[in-house]
Amino acid sequence: MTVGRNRSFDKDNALKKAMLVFWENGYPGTSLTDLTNVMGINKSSLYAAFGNKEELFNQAIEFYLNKHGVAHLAELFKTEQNLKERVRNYLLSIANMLTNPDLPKGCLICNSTSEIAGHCLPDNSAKNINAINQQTIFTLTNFFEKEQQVGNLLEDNSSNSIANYLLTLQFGLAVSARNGSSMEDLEEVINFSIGQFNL
Amino acid sequence: MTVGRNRSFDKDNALKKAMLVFWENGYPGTSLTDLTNVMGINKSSLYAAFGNKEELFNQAIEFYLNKHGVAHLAELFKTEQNLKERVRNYLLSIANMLTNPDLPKGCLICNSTSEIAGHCLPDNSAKNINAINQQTIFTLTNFFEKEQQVGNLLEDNSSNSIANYLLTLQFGLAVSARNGSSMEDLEEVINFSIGQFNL
DNA sequence: ATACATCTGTACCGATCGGTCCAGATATTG
DNA sequence: CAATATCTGGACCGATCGGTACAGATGTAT
Repeated sequence: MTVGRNRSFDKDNALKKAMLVFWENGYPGTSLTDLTNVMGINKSSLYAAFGNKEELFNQAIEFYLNKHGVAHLAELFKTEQNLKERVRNYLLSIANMLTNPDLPKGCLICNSTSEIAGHCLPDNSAKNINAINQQTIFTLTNFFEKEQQVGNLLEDNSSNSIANYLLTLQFGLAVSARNGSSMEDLEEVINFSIGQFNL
Repeated sequence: MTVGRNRSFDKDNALKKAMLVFWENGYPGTSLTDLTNVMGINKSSLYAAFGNKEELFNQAIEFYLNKHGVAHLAELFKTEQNLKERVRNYLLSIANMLTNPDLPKGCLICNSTSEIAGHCLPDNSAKNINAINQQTIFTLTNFFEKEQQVGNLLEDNSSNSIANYLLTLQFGLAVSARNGSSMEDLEEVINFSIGQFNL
């Protein structure tokens, strides 16, 4: 153990609180005062622990991904169900998160994607967000390619097209949730979308 | 004509410029300095002509709707084509706007919808945006109800579900464009979506 | 020509922005 | 204990925020 006083606040919990504010208000809409208020620490502690606003934001994005982003993918790999059902459950899992009453509405990545253009986000953060979206496309494309090889997907479907379609739908669901749509509303949209799926 | 000096700048053109900045940078990401710089006028003139930042934003939204928002709906009423083709053209018209190289990427209404939560947008502006989205749902629902009455739509389709689905898709396309998708990318997504449509 | 309304640029307002600095409190190690 | 490393709160920084006040230029109608 190193010599000296230990940090007296829970860094992970403070990061979570910061993530929630960014999620709710966006990057330019969140001030350091907002952050220190909700994190329950002062500016000096914030800078010592997290660097600056930009680095804190990047860490908040990372936290969001791990806590609220990657889990939904598991639904795609529950091979005891057919592909259509797995895709539906994947989207339903996302929709549940988007409308969770204990969390801000919508999706932090989607909100941040809208903020990329112009000079709203720091360059590094913008690149970070772009890379995350690209990674999602990559993962989904790979997934559907393998499903196609196993014969779960009609030959005339392009894996990449489906992946792009799904990410677009996710974005749309996120903004709809932001606009006040309930879980039931989103479920209806998902069922309509999946019902038409020709997998 | 009233007595006194006339306005020496083109108010409509200045409003257009303001709209473009809000579109690009969002409400909290746009400062009065950004606005006066691009509008080519000083603060006094801005306040005299448009009120304040919030009122200017509301007028910019109005301008955007008239100039870039309502035209797409016309595609739905070109009755010489079948319903599926009209819906496709409606979405393609939107996608063209979302990726127009002469305009900011994405959609001002969609961006603003993401900014509603939290205290990012003034209350009046937020209500305004919500009302616009509701109006879109209303228009689309009415449209599909009439198409259903004419027999262009299967009975088991809910007009409201399709309307909600389409708005969600529009949001998704807008964020995708913001994320750097090209017209070709969006066209692929639209074709995938429409191709599965069971109208 | 005169009166007047509106425009224009600038200086200025208090508040807040992100960020830094430092003195002192606090806790840990040896 | 003493030495040390880190935390804590508050004061402070220059810059910018949205917004206002005002003096003077400009142009219109009579």
